[in-house]
Amino acid sequence: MINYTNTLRKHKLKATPQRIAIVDALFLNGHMSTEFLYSIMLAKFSSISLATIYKNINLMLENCLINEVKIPHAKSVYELTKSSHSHLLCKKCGNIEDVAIDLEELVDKISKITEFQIDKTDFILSGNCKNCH
Amino acid sequence: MINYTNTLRKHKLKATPQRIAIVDALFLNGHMSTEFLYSIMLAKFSSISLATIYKNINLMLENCLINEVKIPHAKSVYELTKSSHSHLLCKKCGNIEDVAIDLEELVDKISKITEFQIDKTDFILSGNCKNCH
DNA sequence: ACTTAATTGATAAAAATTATTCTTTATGTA
DNA sequence: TACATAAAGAATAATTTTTATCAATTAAGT
Repeated sequence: MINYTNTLRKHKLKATPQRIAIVDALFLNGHMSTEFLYSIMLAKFSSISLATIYKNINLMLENCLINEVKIPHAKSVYELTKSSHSHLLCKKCGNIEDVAIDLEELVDKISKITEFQIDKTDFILSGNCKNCH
Repeated sequence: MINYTNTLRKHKLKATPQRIAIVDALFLNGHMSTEFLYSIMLAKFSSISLATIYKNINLMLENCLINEVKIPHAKSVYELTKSSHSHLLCKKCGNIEDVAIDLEELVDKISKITEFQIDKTDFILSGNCKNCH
């Protein structure tokens, strides 16, 4: 198992067992809603409080350890912060996949046209995955 | 003023004064949160209920008269449904602009690579607008 | 003008999120 | 290794957001 203690400390977060388990769950599952994360955590810490989940999600967001992905017509999910990527959403089975799309050229062009200094993109492509055609 | 009565009826919605005002407000303002829409509506209908706002937003979403835009680190906003477009978000002043970006070629490519049948995109580009550099 | 189903406002209820308080614990230092 | 302390945890209350209920009103078709 990866050393999440150091991961947490790098992000100025005390390495508690609950937090280590949250990071582990996110690593294993990729994308999770608060609801689902809570159910996962309950299996490991039978008396964990839902407030602990919310507090930690917010702290980890503030410290850029995780990232929120706002899903159309559904609840947000959270993922460990990684290099910039887009998301594929299957509208049938709900599965979410990361996909590397190079948007640099496109963004540069839009930046010039619109006079916006763009430093971040959120790109979600929705449809049906290969299992749900 | 545009004939919102017919617009509403086309979407199978009874044309009440409240609904006509909602559509008008969205047309005039472009993008609005429920909160802001409620404040606008209160000015015209001093006794309008917040439940009426929520119910109508949900109905209009179901009937595809309006569209939800999920803004990173902020509340969702709603806009009248129009042809596919992306959004520019200024992180400083909060302004949201529509921008027409042709994503067809890119989406086709991703579709082939990933074996996803993609039929919709949500693309938000965040940064600083020209007034906020 | 009349009938009827849908909408509204008022309000209660439910769901989601945040705040509070007291106890426990991670971590830096002696 | 033990100690001090600031931070985090659980429990729970409070707040915020959204949805449901219901009686009164109204849009729209006949």
